[in-house]
Amino acid sequence: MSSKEEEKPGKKALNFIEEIIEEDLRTGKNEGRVHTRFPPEPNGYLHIGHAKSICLNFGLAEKYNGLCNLRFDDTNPAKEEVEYVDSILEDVKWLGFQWHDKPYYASDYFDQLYAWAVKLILDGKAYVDDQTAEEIAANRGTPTRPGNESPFKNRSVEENLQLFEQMKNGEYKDGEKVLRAKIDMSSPNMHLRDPAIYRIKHAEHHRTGNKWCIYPMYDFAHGESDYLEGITHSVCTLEFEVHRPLYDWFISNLVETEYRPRQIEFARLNLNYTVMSKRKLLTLVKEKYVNGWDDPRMPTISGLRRRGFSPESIRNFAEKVGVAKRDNVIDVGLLEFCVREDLNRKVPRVMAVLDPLKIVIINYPVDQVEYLEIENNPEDEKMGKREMPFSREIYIEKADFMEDPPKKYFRLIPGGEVRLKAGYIIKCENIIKNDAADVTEVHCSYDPETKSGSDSSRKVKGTLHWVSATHALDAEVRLYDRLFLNENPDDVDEGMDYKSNINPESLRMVHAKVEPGLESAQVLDKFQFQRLGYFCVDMDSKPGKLVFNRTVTLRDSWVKKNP
RNA sequence: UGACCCAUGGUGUAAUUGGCAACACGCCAGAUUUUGGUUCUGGAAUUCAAGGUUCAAGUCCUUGUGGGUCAGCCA
Repeated sequence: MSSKEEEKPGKKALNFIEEIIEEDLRTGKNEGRVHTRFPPEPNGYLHIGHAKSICLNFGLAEKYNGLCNLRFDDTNPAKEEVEYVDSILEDVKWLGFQWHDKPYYASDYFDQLYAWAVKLILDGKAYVDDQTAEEIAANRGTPTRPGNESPFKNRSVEENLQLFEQMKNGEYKDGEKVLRAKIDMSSPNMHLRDPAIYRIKHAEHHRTGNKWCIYPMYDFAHGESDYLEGITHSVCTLEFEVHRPLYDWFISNLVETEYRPRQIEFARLNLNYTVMSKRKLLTLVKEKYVNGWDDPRMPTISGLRRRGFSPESIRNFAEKVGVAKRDNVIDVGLLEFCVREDLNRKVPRVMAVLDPLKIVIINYPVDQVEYLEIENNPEDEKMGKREMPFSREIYIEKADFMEDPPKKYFRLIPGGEVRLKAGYIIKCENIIKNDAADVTEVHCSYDPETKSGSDSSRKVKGTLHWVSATHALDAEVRLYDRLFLNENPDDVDEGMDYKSNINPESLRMVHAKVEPGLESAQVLDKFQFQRLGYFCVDMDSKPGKLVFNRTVTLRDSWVKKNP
């Protein structure tokens, strides 16, 4: 080992947010407190991109002995539902994070926010505008041209106060009036051109019911909520970078303390072969391209959970993708690597045949059954052993027999030998075909001297998985593939959209034969189907009617070379 | 002809803050293997461009180029 390596014992590089935090800690900012928050809007299910943000925010709090709030950003009753609140709570918990205290809600601050809006009016920093949404948009100008002042900008404080009160009391219809901050219509930053802070919405809110018919806008609610909760580092995605001056403006004009939460932006996660926007995911659900938010093909946390991903694998993935400010597209291969890595050492191996071909062992006694001992996980001796019934008729994969094999194919071929995992070496003696010349059965002989564990010196190149035909259980297995054909689902021809890129074969169902020990498998139990991949018991599974989802295949250097 | 942000192997992220460009995934080759898995060994592949400062630039300066965000009464 070089001296250089000894100097830095495994010290991991900091990401830019950790650097900011450590600098704040060094200078004694916020009395050394670190308090983050994860602020989802309950208008959809959480996805893997949110998982990155959850891991970041909760991880930062953990690392610096701080706190992390879970706060629902529920300021738009038109889009928000308790179903989403419940799923978010469940997903964050499942990922393994503990929020500080209790779930927080921006809606808990509606009274305070209203009072602050009144304060802005009193200070001459906000006004009620009667213009329509279209007029306001037209007068906002463009990024390269300044906007025009609203004709209502110079109303008196008294009039504004009265109008705002009337808005609150329900005297106007949706869109009739809006409260705007008085900032700068010619600012090069569009967000500073008198942004709306309160709008009228006669809608029932999932928590405040019909108490309010006016609701604060995101910009007015978010930073203030951070302030009220004592957040020190308010981490959000890049598109809010332009909002930061407004975030700071509100707090500066509302309170006089020295304490200020600081907004920091990072690049959101993008994954290839999938979509991540809530709007698109909602469409896939609503238009039935998938079977719900938790469809195992969805990049949602609930979808990944049902697919068989472990929380650890997702947290590890979030760690591996890193945190920075440049746009990125992560290869799903990395996500797949993370599950395999985790499941490889944790889950038991089991035998399942997805596409059965019957093998008759012609020199094996007709009614004999013997129980073969097999390890549950070669990576972990502590996981023990189990017994599997072996008999005269067994199933192997159709793909494990070829009459006319390519070079380097070392599975079963006419006259050839293979080992049955944990069992005997068998030799192909005879092939049975139907009228269509399909192979329907293969007759083999076995060598009783080669039982697994005996010190037979015979070696064969191939080892196959198998199940005893009379003992095997039937199971439905759902084989998933990527939801989209194109690496970038939005890469489409004129007039088409991402839906035209959906992979028609993203779900394939097969009837499999699995080893009898699987009878008692419970929903969400995970296994490695020997030589095939990792599988998970689906929630549709019932005693007597097993259903498995394929989480991911094993790496396969054979198909890679022989596509 | 605006403001702001970003640019390092195929992908993502580092580089002790001006000192030998590395880590992970992927890819290729080999070894091991009763999973064509796992594990192990080796290999190919990187600083957007041009100038400047400096003994020394991925890092600092200038000018370009390319990409992204912003014109909801969404978040």
